[in-house]
Amino acid sequence: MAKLDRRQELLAAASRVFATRGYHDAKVEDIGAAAGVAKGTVYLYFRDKRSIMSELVDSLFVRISSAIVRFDTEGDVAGQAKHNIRAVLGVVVDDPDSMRILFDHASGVDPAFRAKIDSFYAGLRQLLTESLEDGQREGLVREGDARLYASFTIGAMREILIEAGRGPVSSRMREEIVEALFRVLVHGYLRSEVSAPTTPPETRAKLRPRKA
Amino acid sequence: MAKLDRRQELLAAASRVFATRGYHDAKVEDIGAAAGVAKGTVYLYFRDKRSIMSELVDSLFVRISSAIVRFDTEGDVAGQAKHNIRAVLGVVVDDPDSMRILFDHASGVDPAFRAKIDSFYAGLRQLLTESLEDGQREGLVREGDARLYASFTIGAMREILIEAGRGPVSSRMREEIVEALFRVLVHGYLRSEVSAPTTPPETRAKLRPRKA
Amino acid sequence: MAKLDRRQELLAAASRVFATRGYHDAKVEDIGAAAGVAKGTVYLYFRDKRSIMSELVDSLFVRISSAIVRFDTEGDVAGQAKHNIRAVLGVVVDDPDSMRILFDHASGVDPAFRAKIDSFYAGLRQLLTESLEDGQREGLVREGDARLYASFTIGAMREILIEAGRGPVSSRMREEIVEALFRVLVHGYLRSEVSAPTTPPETRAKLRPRKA
Amino acid sequence: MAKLDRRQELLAAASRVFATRGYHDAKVEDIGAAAGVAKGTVYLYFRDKRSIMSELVDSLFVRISSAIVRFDTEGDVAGQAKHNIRAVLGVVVDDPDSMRILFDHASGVDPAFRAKIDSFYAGLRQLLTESLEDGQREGLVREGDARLYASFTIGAMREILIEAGRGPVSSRMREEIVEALFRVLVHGYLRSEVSAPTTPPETRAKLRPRKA
DNA sequence: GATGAATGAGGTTTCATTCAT
DNA sequence: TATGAATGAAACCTCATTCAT
Repeated sequence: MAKLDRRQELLAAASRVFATRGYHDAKVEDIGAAAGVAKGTVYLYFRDKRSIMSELVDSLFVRISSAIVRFDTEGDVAGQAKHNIRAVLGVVVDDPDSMRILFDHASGVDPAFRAKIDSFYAGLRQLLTESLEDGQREGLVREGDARLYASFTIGAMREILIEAGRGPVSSRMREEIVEALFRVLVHGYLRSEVSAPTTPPETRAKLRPRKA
Repeated sequence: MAKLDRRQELLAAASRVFATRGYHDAKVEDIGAAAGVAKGTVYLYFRDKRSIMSELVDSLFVRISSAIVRFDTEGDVAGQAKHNIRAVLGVVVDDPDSMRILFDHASGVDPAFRAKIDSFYAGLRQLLTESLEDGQREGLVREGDARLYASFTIGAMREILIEAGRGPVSSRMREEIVEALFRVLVHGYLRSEVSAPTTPPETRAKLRPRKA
Repeated sequence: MAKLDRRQELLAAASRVFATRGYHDAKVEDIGAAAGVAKGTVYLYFRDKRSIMSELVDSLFVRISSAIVRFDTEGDVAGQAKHNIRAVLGVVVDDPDSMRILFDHASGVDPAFRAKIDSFYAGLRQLLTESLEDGQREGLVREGDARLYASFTIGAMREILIEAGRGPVSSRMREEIVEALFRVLVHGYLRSEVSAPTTPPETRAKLRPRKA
Repeated sequence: MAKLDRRQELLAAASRVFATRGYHDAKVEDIGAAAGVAKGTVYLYFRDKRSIMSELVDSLFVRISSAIVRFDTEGDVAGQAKHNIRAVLGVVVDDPDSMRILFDHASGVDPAFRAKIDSFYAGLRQLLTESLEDGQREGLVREGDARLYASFTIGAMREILIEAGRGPVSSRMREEIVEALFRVLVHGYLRSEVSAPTTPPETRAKLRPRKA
């Protein structure tokens, strides 16, 4: 088999195995087996286990970065926003395994543990989904997929909490975060008129791809 | 020292060590040392290493769940929403270590690796923040902390992508996700009138604390 | 068992195993087994396999260095020379295993190989011994243990050859070595009057132990 | 390329690589590379790695053995002695790599370790050289290259110690060794009149080359 | 013949867990 | 209770050797 093909096969296999088992639980032998070769062969293509993971992460970063297009206010901004969402979503759908390596809750721990953590999130989502469905019946929450709204909210909070958890949080900062998050839930942050741009065509710049 | 105190001390120590080093990199001896006892002593209070982590996760779940209050449409809904956001945020601020165990990107892998993955997210956030700041100058993005908007968006997408990545995604589903996410970014999902509810009192549910 | 005792035991065991099997062929598990403990225990006392060897070499160097006494021309020089020979010999006899690690022909290779190399030396010694015995019968070689003379000569040549082999050897250097070695075989290099020194006492230095 | 030439080239390459890296540290691939061929090719000429080394040792043994000439009491004995010394020295000078394989201190261990052991010997030699130079100033040691005397003595002792270390050494044996070694250092073992033989020609044996 | 991809036995090292003191 | 010495399973990685091309 051609050297580069084998390398790609190994990366694909590794991505599968890392996603399934987590980094630590994935044995180099498993990766080899998933690609149909012996342990030693893996080391003909990669310096060590870590460098395989490293390469997967780098590659994913490149794919996401290059999928994203910087906004051009002249063009159809709503379309561009959707394009970007769609593009990033596409990367995942095309390669869910790599994605999970980076995005999963608790990507490093072993399967039994991930189950526990996943159930933590599932519980949270269930709880919030029900709440939102109640809200929809009451007319307090917009129509739409409540489950999606829940994921959305949990993810947003999670990311913000990670950031918040890194350093000390004054009570003033805390209140600002609360207000900001609330406002987003109520109004979003993209202006509605964005979806129907009125700027004269001749002033618009060209759509340009993101520089890597 | 009283048995329960020592147990709590060990949990606190473990939380610190897990947050700093990640689950795998945290040695049982480190946990003991952080609590000022020897390795063997840890096993007098916990069956094994995993059960320490397990307990930390459970405890965090309980604390978050009980911080959240189900909506009561009778009351000040906006206030309740903010209360919940504030409550969850409070859990983190009070115990950032436990939080990081559950919420960090790549919680299980070793420090060198976390750095890499963190930089992945940092890169993403930087990219998006700049974009949003551009948008603010153009009047396309609402005033406010662009960095926060970025974290918010990344988190939301991350969570949704995790969900999407679990199974096959038809192109129809994909487009629905794109539309829904976009709509949320533009309008939020809480109705603006939520903050001043007008629904008749008799249809409102009672405020009840979350069952654990 | 006391920690230091175990450490000494492990060093002794390692010395035995290294001497028997050679450095590479000696498995850490063998060393443990020779000391009656498991593999892992070895690592409680030494960072790694190499540091065990390193410590053995250092210790031997110290023992030999401190056994040697610098000459003092005041005293009985012959006695001092013999003392030093005796002292170094004593170190070996006391700890033949450590000694072999440093002194053996081909100390690193595996047993089968050492057998071959040893037979090389044995062949050489046999050859020379017979020659010298012939010489004794002819009156060309002094009375005494011919086998010892042979070992003596082979060792001397080996050491000199190692030195010579390190760099380029001009034909002039070569001839000097030949002459010098020959002269030593004929006259030795210690003056015979050494054994009964006559130098005036006031010019003699003090006997001082070797500095480590 | 002719089969035998390639074989010779490989032996030469192996000798270089073994001498530089030591037996264990020398990879078969290195040997191939040093000869300008691929790893697999080495196995077309040699059964395995060990047999390459084995052949080098055998070849060296043959070369040394055949360089040596048995003494003939009729001839110029001093000249013959020098001839033999010169011959063995010549083998080394012609092929220092092979020589080092057999003669080096600690030939099997890795480079870092050899450095340590070499410094052990260097230390010993330095110590002894200085001592002998002192002796020369005092008139106790014959004129000449003190460094050479030192190498000579260390080598001689080393060889004798190896022998001694193989079995138990009674205190009687020990004293005999001390006396013998001392005597050699003082008088050498070749009779001085050897250099000017007076035995009647008719009693002399024929000069015959050593049988391999 | 020549190559170099593939193999997998085998070695070093780590560390969760046990248990005698 | 507390300790920490001891254990040994398990994982990473190397490299001599094979063999299809």
